[in-house]
Amino acid sequence: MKMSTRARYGVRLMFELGLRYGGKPMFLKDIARNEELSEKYLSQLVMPLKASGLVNSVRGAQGGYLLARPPEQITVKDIVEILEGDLAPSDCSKDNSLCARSSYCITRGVWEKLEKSISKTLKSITLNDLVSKFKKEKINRGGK
Amino acid sequence: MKMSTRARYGVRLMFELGLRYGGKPMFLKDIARNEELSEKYLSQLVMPLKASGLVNSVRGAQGGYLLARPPEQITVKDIVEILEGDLAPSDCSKDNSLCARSSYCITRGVWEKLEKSISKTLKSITLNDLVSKFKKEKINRGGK
DNA sequence: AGTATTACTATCATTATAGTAGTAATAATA
DNA sequence: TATTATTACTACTATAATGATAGTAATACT
Ligand code: FES
Ligand code: FES
Repeated sequence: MKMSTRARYGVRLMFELGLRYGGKPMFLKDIARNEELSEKYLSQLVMPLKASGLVNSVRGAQGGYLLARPPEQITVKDIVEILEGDLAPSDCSKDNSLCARSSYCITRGVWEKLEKSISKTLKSITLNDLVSKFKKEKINRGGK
Repeated sequence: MKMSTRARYGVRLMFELGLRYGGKPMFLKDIARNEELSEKYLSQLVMPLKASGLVNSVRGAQGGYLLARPPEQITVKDIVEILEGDLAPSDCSKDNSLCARSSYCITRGVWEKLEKSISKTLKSITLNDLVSKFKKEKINRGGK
């Protein structure tokens, strides 16, 4: 049950954009430096986020990325679903046609419950929660 | 966030043993037939379950496997933890030494919350819950 | 024109997953 | 005692997913 790096890095990327919200677009380079991640890899993650309408971009020099909505309107679930696919722990539970046993399989209910619980938890955390927590803790990570 | 087949098949295996609880040991062959799974693959899953004390075995002809505890004392979490490793969605959250950023990383809290929620959900379901539901629904799947 | 940035595509190495296969050990039973 | 049915254990393999790197094209500011 590991969350992929795609999803985890994606949340960190979005957190950085949340921190910057209201200001100028942010360079991928700066996000990569702050989060100690590969800029090239991040560039792959930010594309689906843009395609899904969570992020806007500005091309060319002095361009960058910025949130398309206020951070309180973006949940971790939004991000994870885009980068991870869906949240179902088993394909059986999302579509009856995917598993011949689904009509009489008892364990299926387990994965459905689990999915709901995961979904609820991730939905309950917004980017703004992360940003506020960060500011509250006055975390100093150097840099400008 | 897919659950591995190891964990999912393991739950089904344990469900079969739960259904049989109180009776004679059950052949892996019969579990495999009922659940439409490979007997050889199941034999790999049942070993760690035995090593962890959830299952007992009887060797030789007329042998088989049986639950080591009553089904109401075995949770899905017990099974998944054995076959899947731990439930942490990110290694960061289980041990500070695993991630240099852990002392100041905000997103870490997300995965910790998620782990707790997953853990709570899986812990809330016992084998007996599955067995009772099965019997209540009087599901007919043929065979003896 | 030059430079900084996003956008896009291709490729690759590593690991994890899922499963197969075969043999040895054990014990009931004929 | 020989046979057979079963668990126990180990090794192997094919495929897919993951996590990344690299390079080029497009865009727009200075
Ligand atoms: S629904 Fe697919 S195996 Fe249970
Ligand atoms: S704690 Fe490891 S990246 Fe956040």
